Amino acid sequence: MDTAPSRRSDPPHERPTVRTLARMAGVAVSTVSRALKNDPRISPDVRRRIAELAQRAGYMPNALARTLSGGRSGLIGFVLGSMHNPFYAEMLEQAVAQAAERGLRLLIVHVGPGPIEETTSNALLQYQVDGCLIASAELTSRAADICAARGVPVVMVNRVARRHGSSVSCDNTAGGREVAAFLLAGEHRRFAIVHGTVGVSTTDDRERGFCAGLAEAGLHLSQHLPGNSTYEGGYAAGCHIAQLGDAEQPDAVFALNDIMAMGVLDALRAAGARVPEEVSVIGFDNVPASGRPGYALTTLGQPLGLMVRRSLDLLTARIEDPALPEETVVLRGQLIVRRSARLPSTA
Amino acid sequence: MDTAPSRRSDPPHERPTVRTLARMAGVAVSTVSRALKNDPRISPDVRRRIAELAQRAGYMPNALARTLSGGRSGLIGFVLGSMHNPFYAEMLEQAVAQAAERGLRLLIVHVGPGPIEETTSNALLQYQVDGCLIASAELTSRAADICAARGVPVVMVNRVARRHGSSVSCDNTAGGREVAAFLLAGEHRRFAIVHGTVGVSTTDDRERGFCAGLAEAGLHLSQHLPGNSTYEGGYAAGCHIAQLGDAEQPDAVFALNDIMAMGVLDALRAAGARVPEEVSVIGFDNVPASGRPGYALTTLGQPLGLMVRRSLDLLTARIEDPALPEETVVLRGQLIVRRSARLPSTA
DNA sequence: AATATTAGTGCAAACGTACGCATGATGCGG
DNA sequence: CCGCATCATGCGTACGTTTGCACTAATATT
Repeated sequence: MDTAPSRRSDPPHERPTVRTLARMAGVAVSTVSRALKNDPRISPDVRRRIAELAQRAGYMPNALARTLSGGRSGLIGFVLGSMHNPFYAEMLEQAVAQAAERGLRLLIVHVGPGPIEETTSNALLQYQVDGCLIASAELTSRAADICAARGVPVVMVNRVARRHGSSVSCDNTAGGREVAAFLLAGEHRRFAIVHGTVGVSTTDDRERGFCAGLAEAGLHLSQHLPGNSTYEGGYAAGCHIAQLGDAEQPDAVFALNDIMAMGVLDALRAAGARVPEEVSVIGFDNVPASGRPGYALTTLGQPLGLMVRRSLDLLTARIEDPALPEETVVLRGQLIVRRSARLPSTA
Repeated sequence: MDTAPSRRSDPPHERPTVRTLARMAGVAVSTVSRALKNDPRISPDVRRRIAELAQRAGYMPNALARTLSGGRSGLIGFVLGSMHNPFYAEMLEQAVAQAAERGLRLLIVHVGPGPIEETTSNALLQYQVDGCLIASAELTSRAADICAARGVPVVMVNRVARRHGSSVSCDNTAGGREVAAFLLAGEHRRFAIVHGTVGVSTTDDRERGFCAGLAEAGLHLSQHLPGNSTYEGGYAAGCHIAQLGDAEQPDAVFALNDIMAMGVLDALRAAGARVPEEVSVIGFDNVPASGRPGYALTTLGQPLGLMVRRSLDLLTARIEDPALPEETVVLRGQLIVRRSARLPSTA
């Protein structure tokens, strides 16, 4: 009646559980459970004894069982855009590190371009994530809908919530406007925009701010090209620009994110255009690669680390108290001046 | 006695469980459970009725509870190197997509440079991962040790297992040798190597193969620089090379991975060196950015998609049958010839 | 017609943890 | 010396699912 018949093959290591420890210590499981979380009700020596025992046996609590019992999983679902955009790659690194600081783990649900599949989004719910971070530019409102319907807090990063969820983003409109102001000060007069994914608030706002800035100076866009938020898209746009006739040739190109800006730059240079003497290129994001001497991209930098921090703040707050209203945080970006755009004359 | 007193606040959505469905359908929970997985023992009409009910109620099985009962979590722990190296970024994207195809989710445990923290590696065990994929070049043997001690299958990707675990990698030695052969055929005579992280099998093997290739031709390395597996490290190495005297100046630089090679290239060009006329640069990995016109890097490409596939094959096989012996898979890389290295004379 | 088989379903235990409540053992004031 | 508060610990149940076994009723077999 005492012979626990170890269900399966024994070869590896039957993981010790609270029950195991309880048997070893000759106490009840509840005592072990409490002792391990330093419940003051358990006498100090029993606590110490059990702690040592746990240490020696290599006991690890089963987070999944704990969830079942306690309600919180400590898991955050993460939906991410294409890793070919270094902005998202770095966001991932930040998110993992900062989540770990708070004792949270990231369950990565989707990465890459393209919409999120049904089975994938279901995983979000099946694994009882406490909350969800959505940082894909693509049409992921579906994932947000699913979470919202189930009462899972959602925070959108770098993208304003269309329907549900809080969001954290850079002030894209102001950023676009600042880019416009900088280019106008540099006496540029003919402007092209290389657009990312249409219908996404992030890039739409950047364009809107930019155009508003131009409009205030009585100017407007002379070219508007698709860039698909990829390097290749940017390159294609750059090629197109390079072969425009003199009449249409812009003297400044605003690519709505850095990865496209790099493509534009490479294409223009490959076509023999001198940057920034003949044409200025300016991006958005300030990904690490923009700072490389080969690119030296002038760009509007997003405060990525802070954005991730605020996102987690919002998320944990709404996990604590689901009744909290949704919240929108907008952070100011900062223009990073490098050498891909002509500078304002130092008057 | 029948009034389920909905434990918490009701406002959001009390998620339906098998129990809920059972009550609604007027059957036992076991019937629901079986019906939902199309157990042929349940009569077709009951099955259909329950399926509809589940659909209507928006039922989602609790994967965590299932784990507790069934043993498998469907979770794979993932330890990853720095996302500043696009090689790892792309590996992540591949891994997520391919894992999803197999119904597995990635619990991302660590990303970035630096060793893995204790609390982090514990998460690996607490969340009952079925297996673990380790793709960090850093000193993560600790994570491997922990898993091995607990009987969690481990597969190392792009890195040969030192002690435990299976591994999948490119044939780095052969790759290094092939690079040497290519450069020798291009009549290069003075060779520099930019090394990554020392003590990591991956880069060590590349260097060994390269040197062996040189040795067969009676040649040897003339420079050996640290590159730290970062762009910045490569850039620094490139600067150093550029300012060497003529006597020491290499005519070929082999950077042990692409991210460093890009740094070397940018540094050499910034210093006015003509690539590949004066000096050839060759990398390893074939990350997407290497193909950009601005770099046009000749490199030894790793079959990344296949590496991830084999890794998951190995992992799932050992999850099925833990008694399986550890296995090492070595895949052949392929030289991608672009324009950063002088070509062999077309004799 | 009696029994063996099968289909369809329910019961209950198990997984590992947490926690409310009950219990036993002390200490102390009256 | 008894009753009462306090402390330390145990018991039992809950969380949501799976699964072995038992059970009933209908069908097939002899």
